[in-house]
Amino acid sequence: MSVGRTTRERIVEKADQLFYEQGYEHTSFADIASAVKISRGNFYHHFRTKDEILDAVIALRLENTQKMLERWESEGESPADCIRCFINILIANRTKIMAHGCPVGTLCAELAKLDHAFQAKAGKLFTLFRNWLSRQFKALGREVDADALAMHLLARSQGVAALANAFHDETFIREEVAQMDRWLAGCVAEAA
Amino acid sequence: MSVGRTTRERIVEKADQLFYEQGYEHTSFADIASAVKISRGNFYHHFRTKDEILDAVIALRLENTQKMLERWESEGESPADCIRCFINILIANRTKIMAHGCPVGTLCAELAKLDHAFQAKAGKLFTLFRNWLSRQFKALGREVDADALAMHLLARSQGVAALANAFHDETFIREEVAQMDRWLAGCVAEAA
DNA sequence: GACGGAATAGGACAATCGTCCTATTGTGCA
DNA sequence: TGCACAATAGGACGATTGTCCTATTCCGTC
Repeated sequence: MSVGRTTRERIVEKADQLFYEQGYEHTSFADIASAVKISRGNFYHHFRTKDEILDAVIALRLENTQKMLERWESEGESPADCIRCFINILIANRTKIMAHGCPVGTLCAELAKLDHAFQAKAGKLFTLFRNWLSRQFKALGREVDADALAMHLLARSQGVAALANAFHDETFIREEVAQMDRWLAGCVAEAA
Repeated sequence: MSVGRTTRERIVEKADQLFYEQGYEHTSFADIASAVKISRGNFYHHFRTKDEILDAVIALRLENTQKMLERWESEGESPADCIRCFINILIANRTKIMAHGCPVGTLCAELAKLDHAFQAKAGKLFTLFRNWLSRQFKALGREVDADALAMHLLARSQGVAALANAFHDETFIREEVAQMDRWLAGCVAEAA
């Protein structure tokens, strides 16, 4: 895993991982360089400031998220299936979520604390999910309140990730996911 | 505001505020000392390590939270009223939440990233809310699933805080709060 | 009024931070 | 082969970090 082709790609992938596990500010140039097994001088050749790495990491996450959403859409047979894919990432990534929270939510929260210029860029990760979910709910027949439903589901999963991280409770995740599935079924029924 | 009696109290209050606004790691000894208008030497006389300040801040938050919950319980006429008080902090603190997120959630998330020894201590803040909410739901007649309902509501409010912070959207907060109120009414009806 | 400890101030410490510079090596193109 | 440039290494920089030390001031108690 994480054996990118170019050195630059390997840096971004490691930075992505470390930013997720340790946070942006708590991860230093030295941390990333030693993880990629290159010198700091070499590192500086690829990224001149820490903001540049953050920018590349956010871009990578946007790209990967976009791909994931497209995959869900091509695999899922119905809009409801697609939404279920979203709900299920809580279970698929439960171990990492319990250890480090949601990658999107924790990054946005940290950048907000730092009052960082890239808050908006990181926020686009949320927007990606939001618009995609909104599209699914529209396809489901909920044109009027699609965006509200998308935001609601997004918030639910954020909350579950936050508490799962704080309590390290896998059962709680599964219960809430089951509840979200029932909620979704209710949405489908209402639309029909 | 924040004009504590002793110097130690003033330090803890300012640290509490700065940890919330800027995050724990991003707040330095110098930040707090200059905010309290004392020298770093004096600061060190009261707190020898950063962990000691964090410990005091968490203790202060636990104390204030406990008081707030007791106040809600004495003011609210019914368990449902008490739970509504909890839901309404999202609106009462909306400005700060949109700027810095939930004080409890963001602290726990940050300490998880740092793999900090006080993760469990900060988690007690969540436990305080959890047990209190659980008690309210029990008093409401939901003995069996009281804890699950408490966790569910806690997660909902965490998710709303996270997204409100990311999107700086006050309307979203109000919509979700209204929705939680309806959900609570449904809980009450189910119990009867 | 004298004394002792708390409170305060200011500076020093090593370590680490992000950043930058220079020197060397590797590599594709003329 | 020779040359230009990317890639890499290693060190140096000023600033900031948490921590610690010493000197001075304040204040309650004998």
